[in-house]
Amino acid sequence: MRKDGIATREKILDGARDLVLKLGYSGMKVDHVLEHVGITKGAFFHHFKTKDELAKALLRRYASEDALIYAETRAQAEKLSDDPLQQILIFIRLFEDMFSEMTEPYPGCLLASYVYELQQFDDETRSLLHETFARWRTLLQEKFTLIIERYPPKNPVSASQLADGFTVVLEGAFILAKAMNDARMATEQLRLYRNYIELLFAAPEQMRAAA
Amino acid sequence: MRKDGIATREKILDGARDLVLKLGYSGMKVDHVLEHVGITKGAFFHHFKTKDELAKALLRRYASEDALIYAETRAQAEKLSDDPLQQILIFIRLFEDMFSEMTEPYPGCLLASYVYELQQFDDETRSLLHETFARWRTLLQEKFTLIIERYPPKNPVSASQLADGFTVVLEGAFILAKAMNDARMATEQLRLYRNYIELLFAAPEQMRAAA
DNA sequence: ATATTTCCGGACCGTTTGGTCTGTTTAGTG
DNA sequence: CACTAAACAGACCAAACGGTCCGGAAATAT
Repeated sequence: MRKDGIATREKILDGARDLVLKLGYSGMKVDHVLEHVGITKGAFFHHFKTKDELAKALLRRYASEDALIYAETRAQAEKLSDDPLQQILIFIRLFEDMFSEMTEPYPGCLLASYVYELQQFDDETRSLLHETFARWRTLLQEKFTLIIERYPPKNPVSASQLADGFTVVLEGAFILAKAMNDARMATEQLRLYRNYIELLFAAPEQMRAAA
Repeated sequence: MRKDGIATREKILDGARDLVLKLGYSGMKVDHVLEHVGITKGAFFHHFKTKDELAKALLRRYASEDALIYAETRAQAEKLSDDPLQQILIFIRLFEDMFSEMTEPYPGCLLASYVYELQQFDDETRSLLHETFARWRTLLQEKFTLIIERYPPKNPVSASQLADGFTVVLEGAFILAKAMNDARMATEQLRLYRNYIELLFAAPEQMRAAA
């Protein structure tokens, strides 16, 4: 086995992510990572000065990976329709499809894992969490702003609340999926969320049942 | 200060709950509890053989406390209306009111905290988590079953999914509330969930904007 | 009043844990 | 090939941690 610095660094990050989602950050000990990845202390602390530095790197990596998925899915939705409402509905459905193929519960969201140990982390990490969630909000908020202008909602709602709703449903579904060991939870709850958007903005005349 | 066994035991449980919600279970060290509660190791391990036993006691306590709140709120809703749909809507609104008075984000759900460290716990604790969430589902599922029979939903939905939706929104809102430091998150997202139920079951003619 | 049990303080202990240090191997470079 | 720097292995360490133990104080029973 050849020595490849960036490769082992990636392996550490991947392994640590898996373990954090299973055990929480404090529950994940560095020795666990060493065993899981198949390296030694020397290798680990060569790539990360401290465990907390790994935590930050993990967070940044997850946030950027996730931003990529969001951006790609959004681009895909925008390619399939010019209407902002349809774009959102497609966007949600694409996420449904992502989770529908899974056979076991989604391992969870790293950010949520951090949130429930929030006081463990320093200000930098906390603001990084804040910014990431804020970015997710902004992404969908823009669409919902357009939608609200074009289609009068049946209830008084704000674009930011609807945008947060997506994240809320996802995060909540992840928790219930793990607790109930139900892999379909995320797909089902996203479908309910999509139904809500449909009902909220659909013209009273043309209300039709969704597939 | 007099010696009161059950009182200190309660103080330990209360303090531990606060700390778990801030630091996670693994992040909460027993020394933290000792300092936070103002006792010593002797007192702690007199009431709890191990830290894991505290974890289980904590879980049982939280689950029963929560079951009480659910039952009371449900009873209150049933007192205010005979119609299952109205009962659910009142039920949700009562929860909205509970969180609306808070000035800082709800500290979170202990069960969710456990879920993100699930592999830390033994089978007994895990099944306890499972049962508790299942109980919450059943509670609302009964109502939604009646509602679906009486009012044709505009989309094909199952009672259990709608019931899970409530928990999903709550759990997701707690996470976002902490991450964004927004105390109104839970209230706002519950309102969206209530709007969804209204739109889903409202007769097309009598659809009116909610307050 | 005495005995007994519960409750608790705090020193102590073995293990775990994050992190260090030294030496060795591998990859790149002239 | 010689040299350098990055990439590791693994023994080692100090602090933190969960848990034990025993003495004593406070409540309760007799």
